[in-house]
Amino acid sequence: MPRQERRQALVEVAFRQIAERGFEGLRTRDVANEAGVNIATLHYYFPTKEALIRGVVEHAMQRFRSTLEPHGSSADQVVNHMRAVRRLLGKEPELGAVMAELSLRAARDPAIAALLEETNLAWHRMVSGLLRRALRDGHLREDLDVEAGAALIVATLSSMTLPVLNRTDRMDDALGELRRWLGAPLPAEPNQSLD
Amino acid sequence: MPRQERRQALVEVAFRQIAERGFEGLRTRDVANEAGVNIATLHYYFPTKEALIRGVVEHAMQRFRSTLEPHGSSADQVVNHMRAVRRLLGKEPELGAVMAELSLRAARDPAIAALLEETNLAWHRMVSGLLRRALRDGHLREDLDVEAGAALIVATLSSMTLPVLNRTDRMDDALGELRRWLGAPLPAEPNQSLD
Amino acid sequence: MPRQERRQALVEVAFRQIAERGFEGLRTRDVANEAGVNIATLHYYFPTKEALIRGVVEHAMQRFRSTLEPHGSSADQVVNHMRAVRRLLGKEPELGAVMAELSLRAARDPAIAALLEETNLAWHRMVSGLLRRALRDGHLREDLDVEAGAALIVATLSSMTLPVLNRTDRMDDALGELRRWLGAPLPAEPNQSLD
Amino acid sequence: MPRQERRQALVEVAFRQIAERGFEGLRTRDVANEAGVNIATLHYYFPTKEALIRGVVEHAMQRFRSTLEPHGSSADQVVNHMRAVRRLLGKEPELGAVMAELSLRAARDPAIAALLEETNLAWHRMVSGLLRRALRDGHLREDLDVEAGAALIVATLSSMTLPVLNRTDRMDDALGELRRWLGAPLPAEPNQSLD
DNA sequence: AATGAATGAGAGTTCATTCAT
DNA sequence: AATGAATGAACTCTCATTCAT
Repeated sequence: MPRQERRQALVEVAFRQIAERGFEGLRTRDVANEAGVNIATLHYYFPTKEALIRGVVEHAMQRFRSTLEPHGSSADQVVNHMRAVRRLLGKEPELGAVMAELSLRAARDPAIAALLEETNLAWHRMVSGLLRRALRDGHLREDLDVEAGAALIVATLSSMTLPVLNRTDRMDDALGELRRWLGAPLPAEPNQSLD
Repeated sequence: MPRQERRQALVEVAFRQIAERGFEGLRTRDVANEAGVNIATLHYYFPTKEALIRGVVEHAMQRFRSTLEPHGSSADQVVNHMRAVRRLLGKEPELGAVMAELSLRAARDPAIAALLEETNLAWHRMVSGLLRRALRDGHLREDLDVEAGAALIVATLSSMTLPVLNRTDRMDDALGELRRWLGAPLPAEPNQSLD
Repeated sequence: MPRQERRQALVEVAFRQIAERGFEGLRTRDVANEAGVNIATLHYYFPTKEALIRGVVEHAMQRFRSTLEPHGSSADQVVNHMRAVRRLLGKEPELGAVMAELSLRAARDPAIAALLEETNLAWHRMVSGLLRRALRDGHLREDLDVEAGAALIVATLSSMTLPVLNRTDRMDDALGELRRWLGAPLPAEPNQSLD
Repeated sequence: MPRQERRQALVEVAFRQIAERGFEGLRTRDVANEAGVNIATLHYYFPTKEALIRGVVEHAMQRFRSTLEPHGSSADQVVNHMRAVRRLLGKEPELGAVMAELSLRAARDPAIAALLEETNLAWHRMVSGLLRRALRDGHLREDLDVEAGAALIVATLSSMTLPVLNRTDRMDDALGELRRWLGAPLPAEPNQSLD
């Protein structure tokens, strides 16, 4: 199998394992088995377990960033974004689980911390950009503090990565309230779960 | 040393270890050493590692619940509560780290899930109770959805347990915005970080 | 089994393994098996393989040094010493093999180099001391260079640790010639192999 | 690259690796890398690691034998030979290291033992030949035992292959004493280190 | 109540070797 | 003639757990 394909396959298996069992339960042998290769083959592609984990981190970051692109009119983009992230985390809870695992690991691993902060900063900037534009176009409450609002949105959305602590059903209420607080209109394509 | 005291000492060491290194890095031997006893002694008090972890869970839950008691007038209680939790997580980041670790582990461990859900439910009820009373007393925006507001507050506060993903500095802005959105007054004892 | 006894037992097994198979063939599992304990038990006494090897080095040094004590009158001590070392290496070829292995390893391991040099220096000093006394007492050729003679004796004896390269049968001739060169008398207890 | 050249290149790399790290540290992959070829290519030329080692043994034997040719008058040949070997081992310690490694391995590998014994025998014969001729020509002490003398010379010289155990500085003294013992004159080209 | 000694199971990693291309 | 990919077997080391004392 071509080099990049096999690497990718191994990373995806490891990603899923972390989502299911946490870093605590990540075993290189299991990853190799599930990918259908010998453990020595895994080490042929990733010299150490840490190298494999770095691969997973990059994979997760890229997967998350790819959902950050805004859609719709400036009036709808903010709500569309909240909706998109909520959908993503609802449909692919693995991604949320891995992001939360990485967040915890970041406290002990500066390399992960750096990557995570970078991603997080990009996210925050994107959201505050959306808020600023919508505010300028008169779609939001006039007295809104853009930075604080972005922080609130990012915090609320990222809290969804913690299972149990924040159940999805309640989160829909919270996001609806958040929308109302923004003074934002319901987007064209209605979505009950946001209101 | 009396039985309960020794148990408590072991649990506290384990609690700290989890905060520092995650479940991933929890070693019974390290716990025993740091508590100044033999590994076999640890197993005398906690037959298995899981038993020790259950002890930690109970310890964490109790430690968290003890900060939930409301203070001040009905007008201030909501903001005081947000402030109290933010302070707690700022001053004792260990507790937040352990809560997040437990939250992730809950996805694989029904026993932890149950305990966590119970605590979370209690928290949510407490916050919605505060909101309801403050609303009745005319301290909040009249059109506030109590349940949704409570969910939003709990989500925002609990997102602070994820290091890096949500930096404390930004969170202060977010909490200030949250307060303004509630239409709540600043409590008597002023606190810049909440506005 | 008491701590020191078990440590000693493990070291002795490792010593024998090195003699038989070289460092190349030293396996912690084999050492543990032959000592009748689990591999984890070996690591209970010696945290790493290197620690075990250090134990072997000390054991070998001590075992060698214990044969360095001189015996007999000043006239006989030199020849008695050569005879004693030759006998030791003939009877316990393991010790010679391990010494040679250590000598090679010393080129890569400063810790071993230091220990070996120390032992070697002690040996050289002892031999030159014997030569000096015998010379003073008129038992040797008058024009003997004590230091050079000691170096020659030590070199010849230590060459016996290299199997094949120097077969024992030829070495007896060489040692006999060495004795004659020294002008030393045959010791009371006659020994054909030295003359 | 021509077949024989590539084989030779691989053998030389392996030779150097053994000198530097011992058999203990010989890795076919490292040899291949340092020779600039793929590991599979190495196995194309040497089907097994053992085959490569046999190549190294032959290489070492040949390299050593090529220094055995006597030079100078019959009076000087013995001392010239000692000098030549001492120089060789001083200038190319690799060769000594590999010879010692092989000597130890010979105890476990009959094939190596045979080759080494053959070389050793040739060496011994050559030295005793030199001694016999010099004795006949009246250049040496008349009562010299030729065989024993040869054994002593070979032993002393070969002890130089053991690093640390016999430091080169002391060996010069020993060789000088050896020369005096033989009653041999200093060769025309004076060399302080031998006297 | 407490411990030193011991272990089974399994972790990550290494390495000589093979094979299709 | 040469290689990238793959592997089985084995290696050192770790860890929760047990047990006699």
